[in-house]
Amino acid sequence: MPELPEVEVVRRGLERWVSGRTIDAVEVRHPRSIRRHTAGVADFAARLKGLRIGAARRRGKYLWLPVTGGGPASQTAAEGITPMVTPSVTHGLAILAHLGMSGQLLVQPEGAPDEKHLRIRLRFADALGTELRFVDQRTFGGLSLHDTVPGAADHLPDVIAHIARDPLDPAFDDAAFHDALRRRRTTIKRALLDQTLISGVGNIYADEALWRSRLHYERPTATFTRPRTAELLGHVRDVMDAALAVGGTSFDSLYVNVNGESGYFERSLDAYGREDEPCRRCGTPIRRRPWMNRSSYFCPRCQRPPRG
DNA sequence: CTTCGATCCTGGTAGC
DNA sequence: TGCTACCAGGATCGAA
Repeated sequence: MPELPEVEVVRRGLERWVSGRTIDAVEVRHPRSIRRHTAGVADFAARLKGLRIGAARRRGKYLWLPVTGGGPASQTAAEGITPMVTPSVTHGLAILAHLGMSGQLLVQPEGAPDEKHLRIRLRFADALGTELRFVDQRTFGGLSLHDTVPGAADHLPDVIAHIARDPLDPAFDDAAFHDALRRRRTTIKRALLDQTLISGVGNIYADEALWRSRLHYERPTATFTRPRTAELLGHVRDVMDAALAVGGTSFDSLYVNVNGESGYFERSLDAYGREDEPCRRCGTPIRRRPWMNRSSYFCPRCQRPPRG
């Protein structure tokens, strides 16, 4: 499933194959794949027509494409409400994407056979002969259209302003993250998956970073010292960089694939999915424990549970 | 305010 | 063989 490294690979693919192009038509094959658009899928499609796509952006697991050429995304007209004030500043607009668990963004030749789970198709007003497809088996992901935060240089969509910066973002604040950990009354894996504290980390990379740090997933965050937080962040970055290095080698093709690269990195995982296989440090069989309706993988010897 | 569990979804597979 | 149960899990929402 796509976490930060896989999403970054997709972002690079979009930058290479989609940015700069103008949308000609949008075909919505499954309404659930359009999120938070109360005016409906027809309105979504109509608003996108004629917009030009800018530089592809990412924060954590979210991707967005700033677009220009249209009006504000607010749906007051569709709801029959007259705006009290006409905004004097220009609204930015962006197409926001989340891949969920099974989403893919594919750049395909026009006329290529439809994928079984094709949900949305974007055609472009040029002669390049390719189109953008959102394919998603489980429909946990989707696209949406939003105003951007006024003045934000990255055109951040307003609805993800609460998502924390990710650990590969140069503006990520390590000291602030440590302070937030100390304030929380929770455990470390919950904190790593809390996208308002640190974004881009999912179940796989959380388990991998904790294994590298020799930390049990239930260690209380309030016990963390500055060096321990620094070491953990270092391992989070290392494991993501390693995955990105593998996935990033294959993106420069027409086919922007999520599943392809994560399959490569799967062979390098030390904890996730390795139940009963020997720990690569000490040989003790890796354990799997039910946790939050999913699983945690850890080495019972290297990653001792906290007292109590 | 923080914390935590239920919910959404479908294909693959284990078990009977 | 055909059926049921379960598993994968990110983000959101509402309850405590």
